[in-house]
This record gives sequence, structure tokens and C-alpha cells, in this order.
Amino acid sequence: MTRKTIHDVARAAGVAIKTVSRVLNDEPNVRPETRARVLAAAEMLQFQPSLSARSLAGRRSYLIGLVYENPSANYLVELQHGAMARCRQEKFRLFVHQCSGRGEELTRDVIGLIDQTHVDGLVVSPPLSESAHLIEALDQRGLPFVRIAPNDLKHVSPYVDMDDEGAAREMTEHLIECGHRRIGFIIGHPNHFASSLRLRGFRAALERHQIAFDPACVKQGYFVFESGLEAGRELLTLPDPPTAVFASNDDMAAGVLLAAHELAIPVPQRLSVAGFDDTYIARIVWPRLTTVHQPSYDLAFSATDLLLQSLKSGDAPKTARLPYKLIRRESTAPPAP
Amino acid sequence: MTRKTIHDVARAAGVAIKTVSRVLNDEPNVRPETRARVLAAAEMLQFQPSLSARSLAGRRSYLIGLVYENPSANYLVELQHGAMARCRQEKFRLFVHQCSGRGEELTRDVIGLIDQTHVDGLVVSPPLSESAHLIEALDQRGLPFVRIAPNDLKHVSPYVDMDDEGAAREMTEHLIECGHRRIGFIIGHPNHFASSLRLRGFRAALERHQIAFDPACVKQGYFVFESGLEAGRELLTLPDPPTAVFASNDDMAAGVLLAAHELAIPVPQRLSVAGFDDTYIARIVWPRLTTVHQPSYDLAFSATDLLLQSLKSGDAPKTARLPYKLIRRESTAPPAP
DNA sequence: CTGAAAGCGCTTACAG
DNA sequence: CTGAAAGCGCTTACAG
Repeated sequence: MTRKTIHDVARAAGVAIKTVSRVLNDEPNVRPETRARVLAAAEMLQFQPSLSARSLAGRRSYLIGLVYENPSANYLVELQHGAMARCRQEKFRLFVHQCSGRGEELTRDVIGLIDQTHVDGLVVSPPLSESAHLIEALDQRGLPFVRIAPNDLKHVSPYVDMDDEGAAREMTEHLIECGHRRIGFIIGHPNHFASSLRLRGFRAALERHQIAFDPACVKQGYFVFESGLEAGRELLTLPDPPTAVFASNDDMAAGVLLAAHELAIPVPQRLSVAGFDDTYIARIVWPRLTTVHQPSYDLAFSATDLLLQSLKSGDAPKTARLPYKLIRRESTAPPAP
Repeated sequence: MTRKTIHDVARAAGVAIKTVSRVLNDEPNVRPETRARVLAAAEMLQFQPSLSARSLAGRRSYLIGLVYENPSANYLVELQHGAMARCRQEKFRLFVHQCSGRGEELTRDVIGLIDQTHVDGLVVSPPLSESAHLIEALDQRGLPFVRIAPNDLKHVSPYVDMDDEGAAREMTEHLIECGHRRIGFIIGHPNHFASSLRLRGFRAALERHQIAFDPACVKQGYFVFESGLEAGRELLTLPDPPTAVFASNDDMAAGVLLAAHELAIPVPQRLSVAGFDDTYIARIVWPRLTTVHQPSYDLAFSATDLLLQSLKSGDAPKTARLPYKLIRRESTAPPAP
């Protein structure tokens, strides 16, 4: 059962390999009936063009890379599947690549990926999308790439993002409207630009409602469960503890929930907890989390879409801002009287 | 900044390209000093061999495929990273591929992946590792593959697994030793062979301790949270509800936890809940889950290792059985008096 | 609208 | 121990 080649198809269809190539690549200048004959032959032989041959001969590999660092599993899988789904529509394949290192080492790692695999372009997820060193190297390399949730919006490369600041502001206002005045906040990982945007949104809501910002109510977290647990413990054992805590992602919010349970503080009766992202865990913890739905799948799908478009047209880069959505569940409520 | 080729390296080192090729592939018959010269030149030029060229010219692509269907995010990411880690050690790259369809359609999907990407071998995760149609097609194709947790242990291809039955038996005995006599069980997805193994282990423990098996206490689940929630509600509203529930994975156990919370049944005081897998969620729900640690990362690492070995040697296939571990946390305790 | 030739960057099979 | 030639399966650039 040896692999069929373009020659087999050409022979079966009674044409030259160039014609087969034309049909397969949807190039013009093939008579409809010739095209049909080639297609039939390819179908009959179950022909699959060799990616390596295409990649070596042509200037395109039909391969796209998705690079990431160390996001939470749920977020990562959504990114992957969003990007894969878009690739599949165009017969592209996706290389997912977990990067290592920072700065120069990171850049070397990614450039190595590019040189070895000949990917046509890259989808760069946060926080890699914020690495100035990497972005510069990619620029210099001339390889098309699209960033997800970047920090530098003035850069020429396409990107997709959501309004992190607005979403955080809206969530904070939800808590304020519930009647909370003393609200704790857990900042995300310092390497993620989104962290500062979410903090900014939180502060903006306080200001708008003329609630004083109390630094004691703000803790640094790292987007992981344990950091939320720890911050939660600290906040809830404050002399004057907050009646609500807004964590910058769901994992940390789950940590706050556990801290509350440990301290036998009922949620939401005596404490409201809000998260961010609306990942799987927001729906499986108890009580289920009020959170901001971040469209991770769509962000990746859309980023891949922009990448594919720019590969086709070489056009001016575009951007896309995707909508978020406040999801109210059982973890938030008015404070106890 | 055009890509460096083997010719550039050959020129810089003053040798023929064949010699560069030898050095890069660790072939014998190169004088140490020649080798050193080539290595230095490659390093200086930051040379990265083209995967497509290697793949097209040689019989190896240095590419491995990890195929999966639709596992939970945490499990999937562990598999991916385990396989990637082993690949990286050998300068292989990993293609992760989410399969679609069943039976013939599935097979076509995977064969398409093979034909297009020229992967050297496949790591086949459950439940694909149980698809007779796929396995047969792979056999016929002559492509090396390693199965994770297969159902057919007599097949000649290598596999890795863990003792699902023994683990389930041990967990059930833990509950029995706590003093539980009426124990609910939630079966995993019917397409997964592990589901029946875990059920078998559960029943074996009951028998061993002469506890009657009550079909009313056993519910069918599908390895997803919602199915655990539903099964949990049914079990806990039984006229004579169980004092402990053993779910075949953590996601479903989290569902049982939520059902208990809804019904205001304190865990573990009035209900013990046990899971299986020890994924991330086991540590973030409340109370944290007593569960079986399934070595997913290691399973994938080990599967990839077997695959790489068989690619090198063409040797007789091997198998590996990895150890599991009972993890006791706060969700299980003796029943209320 | 169609095709014959050259070449992508490597490895294989062979020669020395 | 080292190298010159042929070829992997496609696409590019060109010719008709």
C-alpha cells in the first residue's frame, strides 16, 4: 500500500502533473471537464498530496504554528481547537508549540520552530504576544503572525483581543450594584498585560462610584489556583474583610472559594466571589462562578482567520475586537445586612 | 535573512554536503575533527535542517502524531506535554490531531493525517486505541504506533496502560474500610474500555467484602461533569441513598459534589465522594477530592518513548504498565453514625 | 487551456 | 573516512 503521488493521478486522468497541481490548488486555467476528470482520479486513488513536497517545492507549507507559554489547560485547549477549526476549513495544519524561556532564548526557540517546520505563519498567544524581543525577531524574519491580546496595539501586525478593561469595570459595577462597597481584588500574573487592564477596569468602576481605593484589599496573584487561595485567605482574615472579592481569573476565584469554605464563610450569603474567563471550572465549583466570558475559542479562530487572510492577500493587517459577556451565576449576591 | 542550507554549512566547513548530513544524523564514519568542524560551521550559521526536505528525501520525517478524540482538557494537555517532552529529547516534533468521526470515517481521517504529514508513527490515545477499524488500518499501513490504555492486549503493537481495575478496587476498599456499606457508582463513557475495568474493580471489592451489588446504586455517566451532576442527583434522592459515591472520573465526581451541595448534604460528613484521574479539578473543588492518580503525563511520555524505540530498532514491541496512586483528600470519611 | 523542464534541501545508494 | 549523482513529490517559471 504505497503512497499515491501526483504522477499516479496524472496518469489516471490522462493529463500532465502540472494540471493535477493546478486543480489541487484551485488555480485558474483548467477546463471544467479536465478539472472534473482530475478530481475523480484523485478521489478514486484516495490521493493525499505530500505536505513536505509542497512545502519544499513551493513557498507555502500549509502549516501554521500556535505558540504558547504556560496557560491554564482549559484556556489552552480552547485556543488550540479554535485555531484547528479554522485551519481545517482551508486544509492547513496546525503545529502547537509550547515555548520555553524568555527574551533571547524564547526567540531562538520560536525561530527554530520556523526554520525547521517552514510554518507559513504564527498565532502568538499571551503572554508571548507581549515579548518585544520575539515580536521584533518575527518582524525581521518577515514571517506573518497574528497576536492574541497583545500589549502594543500600535505595532503593524494584526491582532485580536477583547476589552479586558471594560469587562473588569462592568463586573466591578455588578458587585457595586449588588450593594458591595468593600471589594477585594486579586491581580493576575504580572507578565500578562491583561492583568493591568483588569486592575484598571476595577479601579475605574470604584472611581466612577466614588468608592475609595484601599490598597489593603488588593493582592497580587499569578493566575493559578494556589495564588488565589493564598490571596483569599489573606483578604478574608483582614480586620475589616471585604464583602466581595473579584479575582482576575476563574482559577484564582476558585481559590478564594476554597478559602471561604475553609473559614466557614458562606458564599454568596456573606461573601460574593467573581471570576474572569468563564472556563470550565467556573461551572463546576460550588457555588458556580459569576464571571466574564472570554471568547478564547473565538479569539484563536479569529486570529487564525486573520493570519490566513494575510497569507492569501498580503494585505494590510487587520484587527478584531471580540465581545465579552458578563455571566451571572450563584457566587455573587447582595451583602449580608 | 534567507534560510541556511546544508550547502552553506558544507561550504563553510570545507566538506561535501553528504558529510554534513552524516554529522547531523550522528552517522558513523566521520573523523572527529571533521565532525567538529561541521558542527562549528552549523552553529555559526545557526543552521536548522529543513524538516520537509528530510522528510521528502529520507524515509523519516522526525514527526510523530498524537491522535485523540475528545478527552477532558486537563487530561489532554497532560498527554500532549508528556509526548512533547519525550519528542524534544530526540529532536522529534509532535503533531496533535483531534480526530473526528468513528469507524471508517475516523480511519480515513487518521490515514489522511499520515499521508499528508508523513508522520513516522502515532501515539493513539483512548478511546481511539480501542477502535478495531482504525487499528486494523494502521496495521495494514505498516505504520508504527503505540496505544494508550487499549482494550485488546493481545494485539502485537506496543501499549502503555495502568491497572484501572486494581485502582478502582482499591478505592472501593478505601470506602469500605471507612465503614461505608451502601456505595453508589457512576460508570464512565461506554466507549471507553477503562469504564468497564473500573466498574469491574468496584464490583470485585464489593464481592471480596461480601457486600451485595445493588443495581439501583449504579448509574451510567459519560465522563463529563453534567452526567455526574445528573447521576448524583438521582443517587442522592433515592429512597435509601448511598452514603458514598465513587465516580469513574473527577469531572463526574465534581458533579456529584455539586448535587450534594444543592441538596444541602454535607461532604464528607453525610456523604463521601471519590473520583478518578487526579486532574486539576480534584484539587480545586470543595472539599478536595479523594481520587486515584492516573499518570497521564507519564503514560504519554512512556508511549512516545516506546514508539521512538521501535522506530530506532524495529524491535519487538514492548509494553509498560504504570503505577497509579490512591490520593486521600477531604471528600471521603466514615459515614455519619 | 496545457505541458516539459528545473529545482526546493535534504537522504539514499553507490563509488572510491 | 569522504564524495558525486540521483531522486523524494511537489511547485515555479516558462513555453506553446
